[in-house]
Amino acid sequence: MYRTHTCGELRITNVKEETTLAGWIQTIRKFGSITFIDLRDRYGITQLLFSEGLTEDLDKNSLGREFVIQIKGTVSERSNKNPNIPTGDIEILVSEFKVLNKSAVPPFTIQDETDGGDDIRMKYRFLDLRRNVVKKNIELRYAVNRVTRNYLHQNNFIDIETPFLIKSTPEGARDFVVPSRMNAGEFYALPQSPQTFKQLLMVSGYDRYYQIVKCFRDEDLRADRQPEFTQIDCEMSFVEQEDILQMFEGLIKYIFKEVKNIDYKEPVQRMSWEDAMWNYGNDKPDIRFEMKVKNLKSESKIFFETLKNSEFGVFNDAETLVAISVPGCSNYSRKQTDELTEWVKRPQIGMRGLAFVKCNTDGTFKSSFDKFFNETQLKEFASFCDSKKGDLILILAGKEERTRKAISDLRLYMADRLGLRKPEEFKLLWVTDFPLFEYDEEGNRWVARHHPFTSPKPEDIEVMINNNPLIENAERYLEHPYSKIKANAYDMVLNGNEIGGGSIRIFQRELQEKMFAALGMGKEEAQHKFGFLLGAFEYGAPPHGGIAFGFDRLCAILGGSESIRDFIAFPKNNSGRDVMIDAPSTIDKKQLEELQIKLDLK
RNA sequence: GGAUCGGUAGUUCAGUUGGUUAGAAUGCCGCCCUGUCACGGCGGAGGUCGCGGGUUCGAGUCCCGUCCGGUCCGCCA
Repeated sequence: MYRTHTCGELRITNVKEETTLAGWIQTIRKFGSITFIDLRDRYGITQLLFSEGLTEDLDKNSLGREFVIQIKGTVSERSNKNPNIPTGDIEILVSEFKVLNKSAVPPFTIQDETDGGDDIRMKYRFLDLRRNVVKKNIELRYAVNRVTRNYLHQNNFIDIETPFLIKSTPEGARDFVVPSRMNAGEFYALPQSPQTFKQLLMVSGYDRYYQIVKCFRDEDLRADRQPEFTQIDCEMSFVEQEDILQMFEGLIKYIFKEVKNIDYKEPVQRMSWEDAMWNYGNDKPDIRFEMKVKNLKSESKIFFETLKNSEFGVFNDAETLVAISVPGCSNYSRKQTDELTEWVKRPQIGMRGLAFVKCNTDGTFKSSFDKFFNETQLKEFASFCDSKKGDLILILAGKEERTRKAISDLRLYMADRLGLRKPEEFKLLWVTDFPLFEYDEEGNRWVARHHPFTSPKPEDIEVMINNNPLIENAERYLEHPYSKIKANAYDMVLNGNEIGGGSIRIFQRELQEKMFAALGMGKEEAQHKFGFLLGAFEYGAPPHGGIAFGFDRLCAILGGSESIRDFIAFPKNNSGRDVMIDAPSTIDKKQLEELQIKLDLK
């Protein structure tokens, strides 16, 4: 037997017991004739005491950090206790030890506060995973996985595996492709999601399906995006949108309770996509704090008159004029407002400048455009923005889409500066009523905002069927009836992150065909790509809908981290490489020959 | 595809206006130490300054190219 206990379990109540432990050497502290060793395994750290004759044996073996050893000894009470670790009251008086394996000197220290940078830790990820902080993340991930399965199982969902080698359908994200040796010249694609399979399962009558499943997208990466990632993928039959929202806010609340011991009692807020865009400039607002966006150029407001009468070209000529009222920042210095101006002028934000109004605590106002507005007008300005004394109003002007995004980024940036995005606070939100279509100006066609299986709102079905998708004047696509169609689609947002999204699906062949046609897919093309689904819809497809959660991201947020890499045992880097195993890599000539593939590298 | 920051000892970093033998911390090695737990003390080894080219009497430092990594924009139905 290699061990009778783990390194995390012995306590003061075990004193005088004989024990055998095995693990890794964390540190060695020598004091002449006695030596302390911290022995580590997955469960914790136990201090070993080598005394008298054994110390010489230690020297002979020239033990070092990360050696794997096995020891026998007696649990004894420490004379100096360590309150910082659970086993801190005891130590093992070692009677014999054995080196199970040596270790090279690790390239970085395996401690909570490591001295290693990201690069070296990723290269030696198997060592990084020994660190407590990383281990905690991996354990958290397992906990989320486990309770998710519990909840879904309790609610009659069953886990059904779907294939990884499927058909490429270049809609949306780029596919990863896999060449087929037995069918030379043909390729499989790895699934971007099991979407069509789970819908087929609904047709088959498995009315509650789930899978915690890998998905693959060959797109550029970010800190929160990996080429292969995991989704909690779910689908239900005989449901309306409300049934799904209830079921899955239940899931997230259950995860909060079981994993974080958070009682999320209040119902999850709902917000339409339009309200989200209008009030937060964003379809995934962080609602842990207010600081709503004010749209200064909405024609119905009295304030618009004030603007029209001013001489301030920046305001008058702007397509969109938006403001946020930042609490407690009216005392910002010139240096600080300049800093904010520089921030919005960065290429990532791309604004030409930043205007502001300081709502001083003494009731006076000071703005960056005093030349054009008098004190009374500024007061009106402030009252329109619902600003209080002490607020700093930040104003951006420009093209609609870019300005919306900029004010939304600025809102988050200011909240970060003011510490309003508290990591320990969790606020959920459903965003609903997304537009069904988006207009792709480059491709000059409609694209599905969610995906092409999403059902329009019942009241919009007529609009979709009775109107030709063709657009005569591409610049005026907003006037086309299609841009008004709303989808039965919903996103779940947690602290400003989209953690899940789904929709009620189309389940009639005719409507699905109309959808494909609207997306510019000819009848033959639709048949070629999705014939199996259209065919299935003819054999009694039930009404159905579903949702998919980004599992890695959910874990990262629950763990209080921005980066999902910390929650994946073996992640890839920014350029899609696994620096540990050095993948991707070239393959043998023989392999290429078997596949009948010739490379033509540029 | 683009922007931006970085690459100097095993590791994390500093390195002034271009000027002597490139430093610190930590890790590593050796010696000392019976109560440490970030142990302590003394001593030591350790460098192709990512790579290639250029400017210069002289380059870690300036310029050009390139490779690698981080972050972001585009992209991600």
